[in-house]
This record gives sequence, C-alpha cells and structure tokens, in this order.
Amino acid sequence: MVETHRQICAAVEAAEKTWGIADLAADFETTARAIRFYEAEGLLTPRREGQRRIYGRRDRTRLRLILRGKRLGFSLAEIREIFGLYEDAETGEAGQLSLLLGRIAERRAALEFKRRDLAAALEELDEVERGCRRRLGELTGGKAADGKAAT
Amino acid sequence: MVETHRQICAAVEAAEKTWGIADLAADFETTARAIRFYEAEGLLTPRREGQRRIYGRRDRTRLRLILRGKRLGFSLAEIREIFGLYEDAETGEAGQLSLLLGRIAERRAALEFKRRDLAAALEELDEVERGCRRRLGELTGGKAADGKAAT
DNA sequence: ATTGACGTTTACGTTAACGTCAATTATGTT
DNA sequence: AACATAATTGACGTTAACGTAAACGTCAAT
Repeated sequence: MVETHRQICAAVEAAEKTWGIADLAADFETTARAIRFYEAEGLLTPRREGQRRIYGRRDRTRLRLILRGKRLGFSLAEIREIFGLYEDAETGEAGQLSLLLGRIAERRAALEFKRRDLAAALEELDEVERGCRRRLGELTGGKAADGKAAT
Repeated sequence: MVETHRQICAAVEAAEKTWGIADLAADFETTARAIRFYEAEGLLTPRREGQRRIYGRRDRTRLRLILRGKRLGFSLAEIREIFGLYEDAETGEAGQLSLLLGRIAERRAALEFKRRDLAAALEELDEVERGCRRRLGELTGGKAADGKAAT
C-alpha cells in the first residue's frame, strides 16, 4: 500500500495521543487503583482496546479536575455533579440552559466561599508569622528584626 | 459581704462568657458528637464543671478554625499540626523559632497551592458559563445575550 | 417523686475512598 | 515455547470522621 503525504498527515492527526493506566498514574502521582475507582464512580470513561483501558486527552483533563477537586475538599459525589454540569453546558437544550446558569451560580458561590476561607487562613498565618518574627527579634537581641536571616 | 465598685467590675471582667456543647453545635451548625470527637483528637480542651464541658472564647475560635480547615480539605491530623504550630509560635524558644518559620513557610505554600487550584477552578467555571450564555443566545434568537435576564 | 431536658461515657455501626492481594488474562521478549 | 511484564477483575481490608444507640448522671420544674 502506497500512501500520499496528505494521507499520512491525516492519519497522524487522527491518531490522538493516548496513555495507559500506569502512565496516567505516574503523571498525576496517583495509583491505578484510584483511577479505576473513579471510573467505577462514573467519573472517567476510557475506551477499551480489548481488555485494556485507553485514556485520551479528555480523560486526562478529567482526571486533573478530579484531583484538583479533591485537593479543594470536594467529595467524588460533588465532582460528579460538577461534571454533569459541564456536560449539560455542552449538550443542554434552551429550556435547561437557564436552570443550568443557576447551578453554575451555586458552584461559583461555593468556590468563592472557599476563597474567603482561604484568604482568612492566609491572613491568620501571616499574623502568626509576624508574632513569631517579633518574638525572635526580642529574644535574639533588640535589633536585627528584618525579613531573611543572614545564613 | 460588701463589695467595692472595683471588685464588682473585676468579677464581671473575670467571668468570661461560656457555652455548653449544644450551644456550640448550634452556633457552628455541627453536632455535639463531632465536637466531642475533636476533643478526643486533641483539638479542643474545654474546662469541666463537674462532668460537663464548658467552652470559652478560645475554644470557639478553635472550633471555627477546625471547621474552616475541614472545608478547605485538611484532615484533622493536619489541623492538629497547624494548632501545634500556632502554639509553638506563642510558647516557642529562640532555637525553635527559626525552625518554626520554616514550618510556617510550608503551610503558606500549601495554602497558596490551594489558592491556585481555586483560581483555576473559578476560571474554568467562568468559561463554562460564557459558553452556556453564548449557546443560550444562539438558541433563543440571535440577539439579547447580555448578563441578567429581564424576568 | 417523677418527669424532662441536657450531658456523659462506652461501644458498635457506617460511609467514602481507596489499599492490598489473589487469580487470571493478554502482550511482547528471548 | 517459556517467561516476564503489565493489566484486569473480584474480593476483602483499612482509615478517617463521624453517626447511632444504650445506659447512666444531674438538675430544675412540676
């Protein structure tokens, strides 16, 4: 079989980059078990090649979102809801879209609540650090209370 | 017994406001069980009046921190560490204080990591919303794609 | 004296989110 | 063909963070 340049290029473009489960686990510093678990929970839907799971771009971004969500304290159930929301935003009909905007607003409210929590936590940490530096200054002699220690 | 004005004032000032476990639970929208659990985990140390737990200002702020930490996705173990850090900042000696600054820096890094996660999540949500509004505009007729719907 | 209302301890149950292990099945390698 | 390598399914175990229920104490009001 002889292929033209164009045909080869098309084939290369069509062949989306893919990964195995171990690749994903390594790239995202998680485990194959966890990834399969997310699939069982309906959060990932990789293709199959025979028995094996094959992950594409979309699956990778989903996994990123899952892990980020977890870091922010969301449960897998909440993350599933968010994914539902994201999908509805693509496939939804006009009637549903305005309801969707409401759900989006709720999500945003939840995120901004967390943002305030986070800001408060950072401020308190700052305060603790200032107090700490002040004490350090007092204890090591009245002077030299600047930022970075010299050595 | 006759008290002077000063004595009375001192007594009133000394009598710090206190709460029972049910009060705390109600005020913070949690349960007595959870509050006792936090105590068992070493996160709270209320005084006792006979058998009963009596919570003061300090306990309240601690509980606030616990719950906020949880909302931000920290485990009780991490929260306990943070409390340890806060205490060391008050009681620590000079030798420990510089180490303490290191631990504070780690904490800050963790929080700022979360802040980036949060910012990314919010941006993506914005994007979804924009896409949603665009679709809505397309479906309901080419015009009127502004922010708030007019009922 | 009894009845609630609240609080306490002890102990076992539950849920989420995986970990761990065993048995099996391709897949490529020598 | 034999073998190692990697993946899969199933099943049970584990940990954190409480929930739930039982049995008891305390105190004020009826």
